[in-house]
Amino acid sequence: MDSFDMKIIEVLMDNSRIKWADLAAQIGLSAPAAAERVSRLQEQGIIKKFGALIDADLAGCELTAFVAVSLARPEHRGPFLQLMNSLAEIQECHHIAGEDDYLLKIRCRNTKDLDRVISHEIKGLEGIIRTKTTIVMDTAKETTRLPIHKGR
Amino acid sequence: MDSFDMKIIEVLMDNSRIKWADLAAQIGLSAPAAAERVSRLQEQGIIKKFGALIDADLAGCELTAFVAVSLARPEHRGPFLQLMNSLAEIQECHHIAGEDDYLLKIRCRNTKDLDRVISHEIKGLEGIIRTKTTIVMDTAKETTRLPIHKGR
DNA sequence: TGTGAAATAGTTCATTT
DNA sequence: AAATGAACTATTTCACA
Repeated sequence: MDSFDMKIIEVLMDNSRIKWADLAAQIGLSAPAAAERVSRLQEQGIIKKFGALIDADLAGCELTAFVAVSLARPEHRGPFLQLMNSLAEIQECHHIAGEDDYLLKIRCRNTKDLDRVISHEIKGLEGIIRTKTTIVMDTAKETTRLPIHKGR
Repeated sequence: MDSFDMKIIEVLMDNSRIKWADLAAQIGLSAPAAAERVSRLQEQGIIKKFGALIDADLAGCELTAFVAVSLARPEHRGPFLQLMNSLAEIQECHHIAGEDDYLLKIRCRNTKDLDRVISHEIKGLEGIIRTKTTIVMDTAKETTRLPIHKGR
């Protein structure tokens, strides 16, 4: 990943529908050269996908919560992760260091909906020792941008 | 937001570089009609932006952490939020209910880099009572998809 | 709001440097 | 690896429903 690729990523993180000619002009390359670099970045997996970022509130997801989960034993992980992947409300699932095992980011309609996800879906599984829920009252910043480094 | 808009959002969340003609075919509309609906969704703020999703690890951000922050008094919020917005490493900043005031999602290069952000940048501010850091060891799921409801 | 056709604009590919 | 230009596609605009 050279400095052209870094510039391409910078631009595409903010505007993935840009025309190749315009992207090329911004980075100082011809359109075909820019287009080829973008496909290469996709093949390498550096660009995972191009997606629309939707306003959660306006799309009817007015509640955001973080839920820490503790599992009884390692063999409960498989079914737990399978459930996480199947639930649309689970936006993120991180295996964490510390007191608890997993930290989830959940987006749903309202508190009743959150109760369904936590009390029925998640706690319905075997091996869930406890959950600790943190309600988000306001989101001051939320971005998919990353500080891009030289990579590998 | 009618059912055409919901389908459009569904498709665009996964592939924002789709040709309008192909999007139109998927939802059963003509290309100009689809393109017009997309601009309307952007004007309404439902589509916030089109962006590339970058693999954090491959882009050199190998460390993810969640940091809970407590502020001494409400007047410390302004400078704190200003700092959050200025730091590229802060991907998310949520005002939360409970023991702490804010929950941050931080993406950076390594533990040394995290130390710089927390110990120097954040704790360098006045009014920071304490921070509690949770290191992410593995991310099992991370998506920008949302369960789309009827909206408003 | 939607459609279809014409005009405009962008992308891709073969070739050259 | 990248630029160029021609052939091929896609998008946008506009008249009309």
